[in-house]
Order: sequence, then structure tokens, then C-alpha cells
Amino acid sequence: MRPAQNPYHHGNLRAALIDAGVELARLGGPDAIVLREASRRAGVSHNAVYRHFADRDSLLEAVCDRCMSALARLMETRIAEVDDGESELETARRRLRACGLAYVEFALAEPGWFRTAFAVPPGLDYLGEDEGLGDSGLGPLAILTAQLDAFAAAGGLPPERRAYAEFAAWASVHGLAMLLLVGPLRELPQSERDAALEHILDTVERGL
Amino acid sequence: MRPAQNPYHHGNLRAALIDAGVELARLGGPDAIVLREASRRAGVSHNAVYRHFADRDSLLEAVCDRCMSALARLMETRIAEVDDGESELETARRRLRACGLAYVEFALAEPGWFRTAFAVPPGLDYLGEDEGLGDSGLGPLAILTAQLDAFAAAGGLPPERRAYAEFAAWASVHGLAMLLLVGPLRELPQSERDAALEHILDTVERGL
DNA sequence: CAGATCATGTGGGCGCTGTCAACATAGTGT
DNA sequence: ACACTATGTTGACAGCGCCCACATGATCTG
Repeated sequence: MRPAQNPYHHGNLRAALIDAGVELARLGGPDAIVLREASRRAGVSHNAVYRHFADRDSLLEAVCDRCMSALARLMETRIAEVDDGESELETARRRLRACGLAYVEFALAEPGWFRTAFAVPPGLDYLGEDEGLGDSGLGPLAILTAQLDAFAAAGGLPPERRAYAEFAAWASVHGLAMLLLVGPLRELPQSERDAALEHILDTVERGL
Repeated sequence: MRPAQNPYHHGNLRAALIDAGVELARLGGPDAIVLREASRRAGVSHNAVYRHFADRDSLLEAVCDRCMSALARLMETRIAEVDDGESELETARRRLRACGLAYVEFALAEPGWFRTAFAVPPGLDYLGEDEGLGDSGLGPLAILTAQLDAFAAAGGLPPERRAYAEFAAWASVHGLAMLLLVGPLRELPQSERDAALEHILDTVERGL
């Protein structure tokens, strides 16, 4: 992290602290982001943090941003991997489904990061337009919107139902992820988890 | 809380501590459940807690139980208030919908309690069969299951789709509640919230 | 080049937390 | 009457976020 000669000034402390926070969040979720531990990992005294972040919430927010971006990137990757179907509609359907699958895949593969992504400290505005973005410059919600637009354009859902479709699709996978991660479903066996996810995606697809 | 004469033994400390925890959780969620503050409110020294709870998580679990029960009770109430419809199917549909409406109503009316209900400390088994129950002796999931059974019996959904119907219904409302409470939708205006909830319930109903 | 100024990092301290160990008090049973 | 157990108290410790005064180094200015 810190240059070898251990100079008085770190040079890049802000980024190093966020990196440390991301590392902490990976194992323990948002609560594991601890200022003093992040400072230690950056090789710096516990008070140097305050030159770059107003308080703990401020660092937490920066880490949330990074976690949300990681989620967006996995969604982008999984969507890009989808093979084209026989029709435009079938392709759009597969991509939309890949959205939801990637969302839950991320939650289960990186539970600490997932929980942190949605642990933006209260009081301040949620991640703005330019935060939590993937490589395409879109956040998770914008990615979902794009897929739903394509799905609707291909005739996958009646136009009059397009309006709130994001909410139904998003809430379903988000709720499942939460229930599996920290909720009453966290002891559900793997096979049941997969079946539940598939069933939920089917249900939403029919209902949209 | 404590009897007037301030006797050495409280007499009822365990319950008093849980009450204090519930009160703390109401405003600040699970993180606001602080052993020393709960002790203070019970009028007792900060270490008396350890005669009734192994550690903080143990008290937290007891408070989670109470919060989950409160959720179950509101669901029971709202279901009982439903007027019978023209047909058995219509009645079952209304009750099922009341389930979801009550779930989100509770989350928005008592956000601290809702978040606490789903903050069972990791490591131990989730709330068992005899925890988080409403007045009918059923927990939120069991209540939902009962309504889905009735809905299915009335012909509301094809038998082959009955299996995982709980997951789809539950995940949708839970996800919406989370996104509205602590997620990116927390700044959504009230009217949009209602519309989103109605739309989600419609979507799930169609898809089941 | 010298001196002032500002950004950045250090050290010490405060009150808060959860937890542990040792002790005090009250009720209970032999 | 005495021992035993359940329950509550006092005191301590380390770790936390945050505030203060101070040290160090880079940068700008004459």
C-alpha cells in the first residue's frame, strides 16, 4: 500500500483507505468497516482518515459506491455472455433473466459487498447519477431499465404495464437475495435456492 | 419499570430488558439496541444483563422475536378486516393481497422494528418454530402459506405452480420494503410508493 | 533562495461500547 | 442455622469514533 520509504505523506491515502474498507466489507459487511482498522491497513495513524473523510459514514459511502459498481459490472458481464435466441423477443427475454440471475449470483457470491452496496448511510442523498456505475456507465437500475425497454420493444410485455415493471422485477430478486442472505431463508439448501430463484423469475416474467 | 422500593432484585429483569430493547429498536433499528442503555432504562447496573443474556446478540435475538411477532399480528389484523368477496376465489384473492399490503405497511410504519425483525444475529439458527408468532400461533411465513393454500384451493393458481409460490410472493414485498426503507428507493414520494406496491401485487398475482 | 502558507499525518485524550473478574446481597432448601 | 444458588454491583480492559494541539512536508511568493 504505502511506498517503501514510508514517507511522511502517503501520497494516495484516500484510495488506500477505500481499498481497505472494501476489503473489510467483503468479509464482514458494512459493520466491519472500521476507521482504525482501515488506517492500520493503509499504514497510517488512526487520525489521518479525517483529512480525507469527514467521518465514518463518509468512508462508508465511498465503499458503498464501489460495491454497487461491482454489482453493476457482474450484471453487465452476465448479460454480455447471453447467446442470441431465435427471435429478438427470445434474446431480450434471456438478457432480462440474466439480469436477475446475476443480481442474486452477486449477492450469494459476495454477501459482504452486496449488503454494503445497500448500506448507504441515512441522512444523505442516495448514490447519485454518477455513482455505483459499471463499465458501461450505467448503474444496476439503469441496466435493468435498458433490458426491460428492449423486452418491451420486442413485445415481451404490454405497453400499459411498462411503467412500474422495474419495481416488480427489482423487488423480487432483491427480496430473495435478502431473505437468503440475512433473512429466514438463510439456511435453505443450495438446490432449493436455485429452484426458488428460477421459480421467481418465471413468476415475474409471466406477471410483467 | 423497577418496583418503587428499588429492591436489590428486580424481579422481572429479563422482560424489562427486552422491553427496553424493543423501545430502542423502534427508533434506531437493530444497531440501536445497546446493552448499557437497556440496563439504564431498566434501572439496573450494566452487568446485570449477563444474568439473563449471554451477550448482546442474545438480547438482540429476543428483540427480533418480538418484532417478528408484531409483524405477524399486523398481518393477522389486516387479513381479518377483509370483507368477503362475491366468490370464494375473490375472498382468497383479497386476503392474499392484504397479506402483502400489511407487510409493507408494517415496514413503512415501523421501520426500526421491521429492520430488527430481519436482523437475527448470524451463527445461530433463525427464529424457530415457536418464535415470531402472531396471536394465531403462526409466523409471517405460515400466515402467507395459509393464504396461498386458500387461494390455490379456490382455483387462484394452477397446482403445479403452488410449490414455490411463497418465495415469489414473499420476496416481492420484502424486496420492495427493503428498497423503500434503506435502499435506493427511499426517496420515492408517497404516491409513487403506493403505485409501485399495487403494481407489484398485480404482477405477482398474474404470475403465480 | 528564504520564508510564509497550506495540506497532510501524528500523538494524546474523551466518552462510549461489550465483556470479564471479583464481590455483595437476597432468597431457598436442608 | 447454615450452605447454596440466583441475581445484581463495582471496577477494569480494550476497541471504537471523534476532537484537539502539534509536526512535517510540499508549494507558493518575495
